[in-house]
This record gives sequence, structure tokens and C-alpha cells, in this order.
Amino acid sequence: MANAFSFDSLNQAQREAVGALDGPVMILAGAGTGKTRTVTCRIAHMLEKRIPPADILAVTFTNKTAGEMRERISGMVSKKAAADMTVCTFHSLCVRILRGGIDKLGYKRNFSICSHSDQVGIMKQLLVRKGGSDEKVKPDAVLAAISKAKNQGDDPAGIPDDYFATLAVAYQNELRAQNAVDFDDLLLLAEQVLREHADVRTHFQQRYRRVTVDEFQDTNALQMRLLQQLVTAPYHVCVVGDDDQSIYGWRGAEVANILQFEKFFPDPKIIRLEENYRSTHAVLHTANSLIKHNRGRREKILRSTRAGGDPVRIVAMPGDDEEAEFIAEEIIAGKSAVGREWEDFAVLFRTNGQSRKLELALRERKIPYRMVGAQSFYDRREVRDVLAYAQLLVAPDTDVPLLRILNAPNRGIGQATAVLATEWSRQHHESVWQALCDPDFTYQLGGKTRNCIEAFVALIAGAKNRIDINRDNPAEVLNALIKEMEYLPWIERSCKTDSERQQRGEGINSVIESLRSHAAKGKTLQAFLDHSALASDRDDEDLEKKQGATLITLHASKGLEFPIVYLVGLEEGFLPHTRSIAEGTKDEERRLLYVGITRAKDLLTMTYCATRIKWGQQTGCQPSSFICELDDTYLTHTSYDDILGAEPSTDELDNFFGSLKGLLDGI
DNA sequence: GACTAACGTTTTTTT
DNA sequence: AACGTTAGTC
Repeated sequence: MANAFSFDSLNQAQREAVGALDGPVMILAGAGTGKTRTVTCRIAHMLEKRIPPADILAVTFTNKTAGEMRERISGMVSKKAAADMTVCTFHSLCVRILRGGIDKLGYKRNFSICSHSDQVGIMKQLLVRKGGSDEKVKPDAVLAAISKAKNQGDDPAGIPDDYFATLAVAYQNELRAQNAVDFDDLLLLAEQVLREHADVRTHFQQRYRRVTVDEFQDTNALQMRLLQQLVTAPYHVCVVGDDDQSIYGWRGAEVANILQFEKFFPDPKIIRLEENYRSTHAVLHTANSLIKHNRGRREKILRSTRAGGDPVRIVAMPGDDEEAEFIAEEIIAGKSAVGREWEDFAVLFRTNGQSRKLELALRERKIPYRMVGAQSFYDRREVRDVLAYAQLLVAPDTDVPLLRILNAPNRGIGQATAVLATEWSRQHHESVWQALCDPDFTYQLGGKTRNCIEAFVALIAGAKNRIDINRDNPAEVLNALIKEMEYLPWIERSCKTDSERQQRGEGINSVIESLRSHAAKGKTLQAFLDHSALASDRDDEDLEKKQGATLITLHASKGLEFPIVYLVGLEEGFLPHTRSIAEGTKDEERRLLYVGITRAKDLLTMTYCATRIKWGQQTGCQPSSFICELDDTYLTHTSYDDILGAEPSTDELDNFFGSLKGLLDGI
């Protein structure tokens, strides 16, 4: 066995957590208190106590965390033991459950998983079809309502708004007809299978006798139910989280799960980790003074192990241009003067839209940076197209991907034909693919279109046969298919720039490459598609390797830490966001800021602007009301002008007059 | 059926 | 400012 963990390296509370293996345990782990270390040591401890690795299930929220957790445990135990554990996300756990038992609910086992854009596509169609109300309803609004209902454990058919409820029912029927499930259905249906089918339930209960749930504050009501189905007496379940870092309430996360844990599992042992190893006293004190303003918390008092520290700066900026430039300049200055690496810097913002100016400022100065999130790899057109083809090779009966690529590249099957095929399929209660295959349908079309359809059907069916019958490598079949229909040249034609063309090519290649490596590990095409559906680019290793300063949203920053942090846009309306104020969730915004502050190890700077460009229009801003809530013992208030000194360079004067002129022109 | 131009709308966060 | 959608033209 590899070198195991040692109790000596842990503090009192951590030791207690690692030692408490039996019965329900809740670890309240404040920011920077060595949560991951504690959890991984606890699991290593289980293995040391001869608990079979196969008994162990650890559930996380992201694939990346799952991977990291497995990695860290691997370092402490034998390879074999590490491989036999199950460490995965809630969603992939549910896929596992459903691939084996969804047929009990009337779906076929080769169901497909809808991405968000698939969902939007379906909803758009329904809105057209049902077009009863003429006020424009946004697909996202309906989908959000449906998702919320599902995650709260309610029936979407019972949404208060009648029109929404009708759409919800139609949407669900549509998914079922296509043998498809959405993200929330994964949880919903898995819970249902476990609840309704004792054999499945017993199987998983006996399989996973030791369950750990990470980021427990982010779980919703549905996930709690799932957990309750999974864990049986004597309830060897350990949940880890921090209610002060609950920032996904809008997605249905229930802080109640953590606040009322006792209600769900009897007599839990509750352990608090309150020693913070990450931040200086100054940073932590500021964070504590903010979070104090929230009600209904599990009170924790984080203590810093790092006395002193530079004061936290609040800097007033004239506008968002200056904000971006200021930060870029400081990063350059900080790197050379203090000897930091680019990687030591992070800029945190509330909304993705705020990143543009920052990116520009960094790029101008040749500062390498990495953007987390933003345009998702899996949302890129060519990636989604290629994945759609891959999906068809598993199950051509899935309408969404079929309609997606029916005429991509152009093959003479246009929108009119697509509509006819869809209507025919609806009337005959069959899939669109079946319509295309059916002479009764193609008979009514023009000869030219009919030929095009036949060619398309032959193309897909031929490729599918190569995989199913000849057992050819799916990656090569897909690759050949893409080549054969000249997909790349087609998509390149619509590109304006060379770099765009290059990107498209790279997108296609990385999907193929990824499929190749899956296939090499003996994984099926289905497994690959599952992975792609559940992965986000945050999980991508490429990003890890990328060097440079980090640009990241507050939400995405949870769980990360940086020596030097800039938190921008501390303005009323941004943080707290207008929408949160309207929805009465200001507490969550406060937690969001708290998360941001506690990312900083050494230096923290928060900025706000007097004006900001919004929708191409300059608008005035007020400082965030949260600023007044911060205790100012370790706070310094300054402004852009103070820091840049009294003597502006001619450059800056030019800039100033330039912007003044712009302002006057705008009037 | 494909391409282009003008239009309107958008922006919170994402497993 | 930038994107997606739509209407109009070839």
C-alpha cells in the first residue's frame, strides 16, 4: 500500500472528522479550512480500516472535483483500491443507475441526454406549435420554470401559470417520444427508479455502503431525496459543505439540506472546521464582517492561521475602461516588483459580460490569461454537429440531433422537407428518422428531394452498420463520415477569418480525438456521448495546462484560491444584482461576495466604477451597499486618481480629452 | 433553397 | 456592441 495519510498532519477538528467513520456525519467546512484534505484522508482512513473500496461512493458536483478527489486519494492508498471506488458527479451516478434500469419507467436504455441547447430547440418548436398566447414567451423562461419544479420535487404540470404548465406537459411528452431525458430528468428518474423498484434500490444500497457528498450546500431537494433512497440504516453517510458558500439557490439548491440535516438523517455527528489556512487575517476579518449580516446560518467563526497581512483595498474607478486598465497595469507592476507569476493573479466578476474589457486590457499588454467558462466548447457549432452525428450512430431515432444535422452540410434537404418529415412522424407516432426511411413518406416528395433523403439515410445507416456489425472503431467511422460528406470545407465556407477556420477544424479534431481515447479505453460510443453531455469545459484539462492570469466569474471561482485577487464591479445592481434584489435573494449575493473575498490568499482589491458601459450606453453606477457592511479595520479606501498620482502623462491626458469628446458627441 | 441585409434584442450565475 | 432572427432577394 502507498504511503497512507497521518493523523499528525491534521488539526483537532480535522482529526475528529477523519476518525468519525460510522453513522451520519456532517462536516461544516468553512472556506480554506482544508476540506478536501479532510475528506480524502477520511476515505483513505476507511480503506485502511479494511472497508472494501467498492463500498465507497463519493459524489461531487463537477467532474473536475471528482477527478481531483480520486487523484488525491490515489496518492494515499493502493492503485487497485483507488480504482475500485466510485467517485463521480450526481448526474453521472444517475446515468449509471438509469442505463441499467430506465426501462422500468418505459424509456429505452439507449436514451439520449439533452443539452441545454437541445432543450431550447425543443421548446422553441413547442412555442411555435402551441402559439396560443401572442405575447412573446422566452424558451429559457419556460425551461427555467420546469427545471425549478423538477428540482423541488414538484410535478412540472402543476406550474401555476397555465400556459407554462401546458408547455411543460408537451415538453415532457416530446422528450419521452424521442426517448430523451434532460439534465434534471437524470436525477428525477433515477430517484423514481430507486423509489419504485425495490430490487434496484436494494442493489445500489448494498453496493454503496459508504457515501460521501461534497459541496452539500449546493444540493437541491431532489438530490436529497435521491440520497435518502441510496443510504439506508445504519446511514454511513458523510456530507461536507458550508452554508455560507451556498450560491446556487437560483438553481434550486436548498440550504435547508444543510441547515436541517438532522431531519433527514438521525442523530448526526456535526464537526466544524474553522481554522483557515488560506487567507491573511486582514482578508478573513473582512470576509467575516460581511457574512455576519446574513440570517439563519450555521454559525462559524473562521480563525486565520496567518496573522496580519496587507489591508484590503477598495478602489473607486471613474469608469470600466479605467478599471480594466488599472488592473492590467497593476498585474504587470506586481509581477516585476514582487516577483509573482501570472498565475498568481485572478480577476473575479459577477457576469460574463464584464470580462470583455478586462480581456482587452490584458491582451493589449501581452499578459497571458485564461478565461474560465464563457463560450462553452460544447456549445460550439461544429462540436455540437459532430456530436449530433455521433448520437445518430447510436440511435438515429433521436429527433433533435437528426434535425440539427439534416442539412448540415447542405445536402438538398431543406427546412420545408424537415417540417413535412416532422409532421409525418408526429401523425404516425414514429421518429423523424423512420419517416425518412419510409417510402410512404418519401413517395409524396419530389424526385430530387427523395434522392437526397435516400442518400442521407444510406450514409448514416452505412456508418452505423460499420460500428454495429463490422465492429469498426467508432472514432474512425465518425471521422470517415465527416470527411466523406466534406463537413469541414462546408463549415469553413461560412468563416470570415483564418483563425475562425482553424478553430472549427480544431473543434472537430478534438471531438474525434476525445472519442479515440475513449474507444482506446474500451468505452462504448454511448459512454462517450454520456461523458460529453455531462462534461463542461471547466473539466477540460487543456484549461489546467493553460498558463496566465485567471479571469473568472464569482460562481466559477468557488473552490479555487489565488495569491492576489481583484474583485471588480462592486456596484449596486451588479453585486447585488438587480435581479436578485427583485427576487429577494440578497443574502445569496452576499454569500457570493463572501466566496469572492475568501478566494484571496495574500492581497485583495475590490473596485467599483462611477460609470459603466451597458448595452453600448454609458450609465451611472452607485457603489455596492455591501461595501458599507465591511468592517474597516483592515480596509483602505482609495481611488484611481489617488493611485495614479497627480501627474497624468500626456497619454492619459489625451485619453481623458478623448473620452470627454466622446461624451460630448454622445449628447 | 441559399445567401444577405437589416432588424431587434440582449445580460446572472450553470451542474 | 454583438449576437441571433427574419424578411427579402437571387
